[in-house]
Amino acid sequence: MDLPSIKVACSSCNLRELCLPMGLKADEMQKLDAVVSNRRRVKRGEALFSAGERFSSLFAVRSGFFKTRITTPDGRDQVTGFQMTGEIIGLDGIVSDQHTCDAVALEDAEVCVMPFAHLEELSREFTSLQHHVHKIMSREIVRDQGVMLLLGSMRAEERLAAFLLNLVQRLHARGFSQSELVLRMTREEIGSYLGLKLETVSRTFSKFVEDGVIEVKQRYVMIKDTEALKAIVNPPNCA
Amino acid sequence: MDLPSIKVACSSCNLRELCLPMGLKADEMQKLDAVVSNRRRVKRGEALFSAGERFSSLFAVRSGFFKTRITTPDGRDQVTGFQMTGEIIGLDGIVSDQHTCDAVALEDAEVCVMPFAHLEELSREFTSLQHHVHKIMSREIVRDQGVMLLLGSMRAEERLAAFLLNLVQRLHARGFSQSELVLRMTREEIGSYLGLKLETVSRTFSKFVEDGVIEVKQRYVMIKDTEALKAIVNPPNCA
DNA sequence: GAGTGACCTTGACGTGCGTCAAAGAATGCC
DNA sequence: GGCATTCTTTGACGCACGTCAAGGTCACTC
Repeated sequence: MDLPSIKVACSSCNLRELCLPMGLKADEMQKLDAVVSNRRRVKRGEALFSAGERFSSLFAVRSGFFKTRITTPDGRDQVTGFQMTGEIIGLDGIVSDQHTCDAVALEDAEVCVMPFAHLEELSREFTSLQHHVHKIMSREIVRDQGVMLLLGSMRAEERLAAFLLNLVQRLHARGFSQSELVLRMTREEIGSYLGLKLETVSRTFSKFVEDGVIEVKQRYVMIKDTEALKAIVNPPNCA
Repeated sequence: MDLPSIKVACSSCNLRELCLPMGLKADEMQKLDAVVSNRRRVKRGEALFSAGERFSSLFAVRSGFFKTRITTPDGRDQVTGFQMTGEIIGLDGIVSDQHTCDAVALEDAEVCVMPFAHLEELSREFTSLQHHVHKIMSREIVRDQGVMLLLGSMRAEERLAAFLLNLVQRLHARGFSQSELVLRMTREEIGSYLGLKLETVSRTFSKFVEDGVIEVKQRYVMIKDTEALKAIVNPPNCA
């Protein structure tokens, strides 16, 4: 569902310090308003785009929560990331002009549509925008390599602890609590992201509760001992 | 060791169809020659750059073979990729102006140094170069997500089969055999990349040899049955 | 050509996580 | 409000891969 009628403006968006326009000057931001052509609503469970579809735009999450996932021919799939407000989705599509993953809304969401050709044009004009686009792509590369580390060399408890710390840190940057969060994804989706089965995710949550590190009530999680979680991710004894 | 004296020119480089200048017009390529300021030799075992060092340039592998790896405070490390001729190293450094991984030469190597500020400048001039830089970064993102799939949901045999197929495919694109290769990395490095221990890598090689899928003599590998390897990666029965 | 060190292979055994199964809790639908 | 569906938890058990250990091969050095 497209919403071309809604007036869209980065320059007056309360997410501008998190999102693409981060660090742009006022006049540059106004030019960016022209790139962000419109918004699009995506209902919970619906795909913003799917693998194989033609790539034309990047999307900035304005509200809601997404997962991206890739699927193999034989039906296995892997969640490659969770995206929240202000984060950019669709970078995977640039290389081959078509998307290689699915982006699915985990709750009703709204995104700003940024036609990539337009963005490239404008970033030839503004050094600052150009540089920012490069940084966003580089950040994604660094993030992905962090996930490789997690998947390649951490045990279940370490993975889940790192996941929770990452989520809460990103939420905190958006003005939410440092110690409480509501998961927008199922245990199975967490497991897919972390390379674990849902039962292992569930058991590991239970283990953390037993140890008094967190409290869990379904999707609600309260972190009671952040330092303990950090210690689980980075065992302090082997330094 | 810098080699400013060597005359460097993308426009006369025999790798230009694999490397950054891919798809540029002749006059554009000549301008790119000015960006590729010089070359640098890296001896086997030495680092091209290390995590924490200031980022200033991307590097194109001209000869030799690299691995990139990240290291945690507690000493674990994860190989995040292997780079061969024509591939670009250093994209991780853009986001925070410093490198987040180490790039180590697995054999004596030579790279073209491309100061990133210069590259950004030129890609404001040429749409084609700009777009190509975006594609290179996007390709890295897609590659990383493929590794996530591998690490998150494949078993040891599937991982190693996928790894071998990927290597041989990239080598083939560089004019080498589709069925023979010489590994430039140890079993341990393969294991780190694939999220396995070196013994498991060794055992899995042995298994493939028993099954008649490959022949192995130390670092030399001959693929006797490519289809079998593909079938291992994508089990055909669950389609 | 003997010695040294890095790398690789193989075996025996242990364990962390997957698999299978069942039941409980929450949510949505009519 | 009751039923269906989806999600979660927990237990019992099995297996793929990790761990530990010993020995083999190769390349380099003196």
